[in-house]
Amino acid sequence: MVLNERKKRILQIIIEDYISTAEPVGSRTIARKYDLGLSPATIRNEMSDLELLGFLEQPHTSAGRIPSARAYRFYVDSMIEPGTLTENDQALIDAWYRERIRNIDEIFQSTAKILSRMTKNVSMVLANKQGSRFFRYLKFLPLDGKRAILCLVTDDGVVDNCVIEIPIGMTQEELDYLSSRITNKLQGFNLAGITGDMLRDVYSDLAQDKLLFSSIFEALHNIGSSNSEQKVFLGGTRQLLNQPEFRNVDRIKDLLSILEEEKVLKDILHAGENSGVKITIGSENKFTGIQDCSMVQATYRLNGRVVGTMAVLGPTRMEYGKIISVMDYLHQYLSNIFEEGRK
Amino acid sequence: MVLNERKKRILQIIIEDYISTAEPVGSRTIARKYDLGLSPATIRNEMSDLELLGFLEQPHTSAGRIPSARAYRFYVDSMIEPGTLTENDQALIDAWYRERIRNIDEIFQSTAKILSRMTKNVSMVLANKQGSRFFRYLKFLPLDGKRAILCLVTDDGVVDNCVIEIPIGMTQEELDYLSSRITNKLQGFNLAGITGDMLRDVYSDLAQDKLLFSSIFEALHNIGSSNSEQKVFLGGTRQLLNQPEFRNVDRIKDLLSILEEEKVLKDILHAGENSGVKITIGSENKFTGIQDCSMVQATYRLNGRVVGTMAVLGPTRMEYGKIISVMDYLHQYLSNIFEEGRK
DNA sequence: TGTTAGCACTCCAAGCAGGAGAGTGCTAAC
DNA sequence: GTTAGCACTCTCCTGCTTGGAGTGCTAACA
Repeated sequence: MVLNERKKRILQIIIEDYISTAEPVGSRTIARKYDLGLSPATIRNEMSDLELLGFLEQPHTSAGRIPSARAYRFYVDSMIEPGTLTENDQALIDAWYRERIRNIDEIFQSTAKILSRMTKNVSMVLANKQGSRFFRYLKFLPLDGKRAILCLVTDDGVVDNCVIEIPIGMTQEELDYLSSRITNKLQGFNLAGITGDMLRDVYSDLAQDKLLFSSIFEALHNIGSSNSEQKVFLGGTRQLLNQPEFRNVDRIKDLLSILEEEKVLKDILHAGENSGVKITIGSENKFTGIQDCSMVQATYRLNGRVVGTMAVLGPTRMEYGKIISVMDYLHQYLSNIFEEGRK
Repeated sequence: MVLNERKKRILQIIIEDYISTAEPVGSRTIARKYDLGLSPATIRNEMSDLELLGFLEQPHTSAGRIPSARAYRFYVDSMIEPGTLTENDQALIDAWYRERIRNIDEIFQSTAKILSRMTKNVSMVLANKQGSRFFRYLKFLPLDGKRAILCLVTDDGVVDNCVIEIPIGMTQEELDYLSSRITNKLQGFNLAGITGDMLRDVYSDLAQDKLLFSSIFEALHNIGSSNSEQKVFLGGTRQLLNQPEFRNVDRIKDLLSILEEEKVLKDILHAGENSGVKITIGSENKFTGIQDCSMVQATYRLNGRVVGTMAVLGPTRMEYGKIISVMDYLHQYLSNIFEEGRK
């Protein structure tokens, strides 16, 4: 069961060659391309052993061999070195983010995009914003006689705004008074947990003004719910087109139809949320429809709480090493951003 | 050149049959499927005439015939009746928008999505926001010792915000003073046209404080440019997968690579901006890469100014009638939204 | 004169055979 | 333990054949 060094080396060559070419690898090819000092025949013997051990598979007798799920597992567990991103790649990521992060959704969306771009596979980012935002203060900015702008700042320093209707003739002073009352009352509360009763308690005038009350409540509710929900961001679905595994349109459609269902994606991502970096290879995956794919997933946390999960999904023949290092780097990057947001 | 009724009828049948089946239509099929009271031989004669006139083409001798670009043009110009959307479809669109319009970008994005969904083709929406926004006022909201939130309100009632760095120890009073000075100076100006010099003129203290000055200027510049730009929203690129014309992955890739280039899309959309509804069939289109496609495009205006353009792109074999009625309906819907936003 | 039946013709698609190429497994020799 | 040699297998490509679908033409019919 334990592989000697030569077998390991050959297995690694087969895996890496197959990852880059997507063609079954034959003994002759190995002898020619890699200087092992071994004849094809010897390599053949070793390959035969590796097949018996379950590391290699033959699509048909006279094709070369391809790595089995088990081989990838072995490769991932004990053959890839940590690896860091090239400076070039790092610079690319840095620049990418620098241009794009204006609000929290953009951070996730950008992460999904750059992740897929760098790994040449489909990426998914689950933003787990539930319960993450606490009321800090709100202000009303003037707009016109009938409407005002409600600006809500949460403790993570993110600002939301929403146009609300106000009673005609309401003055800015009244609005300012109202905002400080509301702020006093709601400060520190989780946005998602703000109820109509809490708002009604602010002061009796507000509760009686149906229009104002409901437009404020609705605004808070909208802001709260739009941000407290979990959201999945998909990136690079068109990368599928470049993978030989997806030469045929029907396979692409099958996979896309799964990716379209947000609920399924959430389930998939939640399943791997507990471990730090999780690699699922082929049928190790329990979800139907992606069992011939592999997935590399990383969860990021802030103060122990799960903030989000990112994953790369693609054919089992994927560049695990590269993907892991890209994710590592993104992980750091995001942590920094969130830490700063917190301050 | 003028077609008699029978020829017209046969041409229409061929076009509509081909649109729905994507298979060349033969004389026998027509005789069997549609009750014309004519034998295949007669129909054949008519088809032969239609081919001579340039309305039909044969992929090869023993296939049926398919409509030429000219046939589609004729069909579009004189055979499709205006047509209204089914109530079902209308309700679908209404519900779709009701759930989704929270900010201006979402309106465009949602339009692209529903448009592609209902027409089963790729959609493009060009949001032409250039020059549309004028400075109304700005406010600074407190955040922490080193940072504040810049809230900018434009005359269309849209609020943007941005976190800026401020000198340590700057008080809210100072910020308020600053904001009113800036507002006085910049009110009414087009966001895109605000220069560093204008801001420097506000008052000398500001010009001297490099940090504050540059962070405010950068914020204004970001907000201005991010919104004054024209933006293209794409919808339903994956609809391509369902079109038999795109069975082969390489064709999809070719088209997608064009759709990825925002500049090209803008050119394409601008080209049809002047007419109300424009239909471009096959090689009528001047842009390389989409010359075997058709495009239906509609431009929407507000007070004479072009606000945006939407288009559906797909194989020449598309349901022109349906597409036009969907667009009509969306057009009305958007007009209403924008009119209201204006008020 | 318009319509239709009949028939030869064309072309594609599918199925099959044969050869080339790639790769394997086995055996015997080093 | 390693390697050369060789027979074997399987896919892929090519060329060939055949059946089906559709056409165009001609002659007969109303």
